[in-house]
Amino acid sequence: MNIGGGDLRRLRHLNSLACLRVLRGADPLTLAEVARRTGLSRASAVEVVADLCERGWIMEVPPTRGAMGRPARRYRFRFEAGHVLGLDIGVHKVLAAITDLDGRVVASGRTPVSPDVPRPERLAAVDRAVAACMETAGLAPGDVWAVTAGTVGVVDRKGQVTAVHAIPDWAGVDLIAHFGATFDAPVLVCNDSNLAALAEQRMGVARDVRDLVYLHAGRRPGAAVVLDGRLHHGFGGAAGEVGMLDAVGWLRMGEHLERSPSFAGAAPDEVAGLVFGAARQGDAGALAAVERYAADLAVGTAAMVLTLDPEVVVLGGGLSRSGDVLLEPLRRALESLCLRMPEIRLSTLGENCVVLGAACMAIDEVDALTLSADDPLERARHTSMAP
Amino acid sequence: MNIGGGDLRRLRHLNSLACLRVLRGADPLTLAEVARRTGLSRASAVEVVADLCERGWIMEVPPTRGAMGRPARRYRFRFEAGHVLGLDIGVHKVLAAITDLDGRVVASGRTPVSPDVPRPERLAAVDRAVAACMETAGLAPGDVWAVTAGTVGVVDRKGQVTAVHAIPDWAGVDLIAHFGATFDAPVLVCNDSNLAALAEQRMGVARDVRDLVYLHAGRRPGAAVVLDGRLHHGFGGAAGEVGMLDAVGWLRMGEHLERSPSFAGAAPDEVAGLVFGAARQGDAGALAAVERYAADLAVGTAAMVLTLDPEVVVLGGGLSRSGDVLLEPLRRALESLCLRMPEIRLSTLGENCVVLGAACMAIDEVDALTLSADDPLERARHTSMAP
DNA sequence: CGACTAATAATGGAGTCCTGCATTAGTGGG
DNA sequence: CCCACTAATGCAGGACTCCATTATTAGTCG
Repeated sequence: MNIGGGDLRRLRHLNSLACLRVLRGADPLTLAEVARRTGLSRASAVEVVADLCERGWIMEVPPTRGAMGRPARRYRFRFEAGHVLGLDIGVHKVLAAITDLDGRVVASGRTPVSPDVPRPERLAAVDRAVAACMETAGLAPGDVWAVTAGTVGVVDRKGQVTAVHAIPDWAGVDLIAHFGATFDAPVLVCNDSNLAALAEQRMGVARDVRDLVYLHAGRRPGAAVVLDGRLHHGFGGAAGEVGMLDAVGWLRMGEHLERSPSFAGAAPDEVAGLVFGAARQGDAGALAAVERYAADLAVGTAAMVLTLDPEVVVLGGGLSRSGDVLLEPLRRALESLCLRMPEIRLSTLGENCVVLGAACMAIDEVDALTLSADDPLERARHTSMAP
Repeated sequence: MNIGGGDLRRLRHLNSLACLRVLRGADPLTLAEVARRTGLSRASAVEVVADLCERGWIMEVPPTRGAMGRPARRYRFRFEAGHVLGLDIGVHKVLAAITDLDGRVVASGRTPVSPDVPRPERLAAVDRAVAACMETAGLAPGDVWAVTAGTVGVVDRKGQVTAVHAIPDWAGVDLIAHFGATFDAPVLVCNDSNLAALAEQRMGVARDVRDLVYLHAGRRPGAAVVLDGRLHHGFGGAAGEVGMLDAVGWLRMGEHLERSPSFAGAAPDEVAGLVFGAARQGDAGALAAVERYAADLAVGTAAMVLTLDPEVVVLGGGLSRSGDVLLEPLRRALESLCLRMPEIRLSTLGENCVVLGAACMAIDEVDALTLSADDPLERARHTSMAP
């Protein structure tokens, strides 16, 4: 974090980073644009850009035709220069996705897992999903620059899973060691709700927002907090666990739906969907159940909103598919509890939110390592992909 | 925020800032030390330091005697180069303090104010307190580099007071304009609980902590949040207002104390102190009242703690003087509600916490302006103080 | 086909940083 | 009282990066 203080080489390095950063923002840029945006002179921009090309961080693209004057060379960031792996290790399923440095999914896979399989088998299922993705993407382990594993449970700052209710023998699993054995790259571990929140802020409905509260509405409700564009984990990694508060009552919240008299016989897994479906049709009993559910959800949400006063609350999780029914009751309930009502938005990322968030975090890690002022920014490791 | 990208002059500027920053950390340093800590060569450090001396940002101090070899020249940051003004505009009182750039109080004053004086008179009382401080410190308005006003009520991101319950006509007051008329310096406005929290993190019991929740236990309970060493205001400036939540019940919390049967006749202002005093003596009724108070306080605190999982909770405010009685019941109540129990510490800053926090924020502003990579770092404006 | 436009390429000048060596101001022992 | 030792100081020389300016080139438009 020691900015400033340095060599001439360091100045060059800083300027390289500045160029890389402006090019990182998606669109191809001409040299003149790069110079303008970085504040560098044209001559210096030429040198820096040539150097970055040389090292494989950026590449030239064909000039735009039809413009006045001599056509300008254009350059873009080589998103395909590197890849990251994102994982979502859930109770009932395991998801894996490989993306490029822009977060575009190159390969992905999903494997159902029984909630009570022992730890080694769950890890083996993850490994199989990962291997399948690598195969599809045509990548070797060395081509993956960072790995992030999302998991249920509380994850402390050292990346250890400290507390899990949903999977019997999952607490204490050392995912860093597990994936570190396969990949020679930084491995990060994070709670799944947190990653979903991150995904919303980076590529979801909250891209324009710095401070948000994410609600995971499902059978195991959860929440997460993004502040100033960055995930807030908390000192012990337990931020967002408002559901634990007795006065909030998220633990027994699902009962409102499951006890709905109209569907006494249905399987517990499906009741929620049935109730929301009935509510959509105008069934009075179902509507009342949804209302009660929303009221409970709102209490915990209000606790977070009053604590943080976020700009936006994002509603995600399995039940967000029924957002059309749930949103309005939630908004009404929240309105009566809050000092300043935040905007409420519905997630659109669906089931992939956690893997995508994992990929986002991995990309952040890559950026932090390669684009940090302290680090070398050496040659981009070329992947084994076709050019 | 545009780091990197620049001129040779800019590199020099960055190096100047790096030197200034290492010297900012209190102790006088030798040239060799400055060079080592900044990573600069000795020759460059000499130039930069001479330049900073020239401009009045640092000064030479006598060398240490008794060491081996030729005595090294030593330099220190000139904390007395500038001053800031901190204010605490409360319901019953107005506090003002002038500090140097290290946060050392140079002059301070306190004026009692009736809760129902109209806005102009309250502002006039503030102005008198400020004038007295300036007089004592021997400063002219031009010598003040930044002003921060702490006030009751919610303060939005533009510095406007948007909602106040305790003072009738205070909402909508434009403190930036008011103080901007006197001082040709940045004027910041902030909620008082927030500033108290900042003071704890900078010069109080939480100096070693990055994430903390601050509890203001008093007749009008409040709370504030410091994350990653910086105040979290919230989108509308209303962060920390958990007390509003019905389920939490901070609004009627004081009743536990005021209704304590032992002191039915006493003035409402004094009951709390009496109850805590009696509890300290072992009075059963008083102990029960404190217990109930702590239980209510714990519910709101738990909402914040579960949301954020902070490292530390700091207990401040008027009732923190009775911390010896209140702390243990609070800890017990909180323990049963939290997933991970944070450390609880008792504030030691007393009544000055808000003014000190205001000074801290003003100093931060000065640092941000003068030490930022984008700004000129021209000559330090010399105060009219004696050298 | 020529005028116009805007990017490219090349040169010279200025500023900052680093390394290395001789010099200087104290300390401590004989 | 003088001398060896220590650690900081002061002063070159050399290297690198950046900028401004000017001449050149590759397209479009009339």
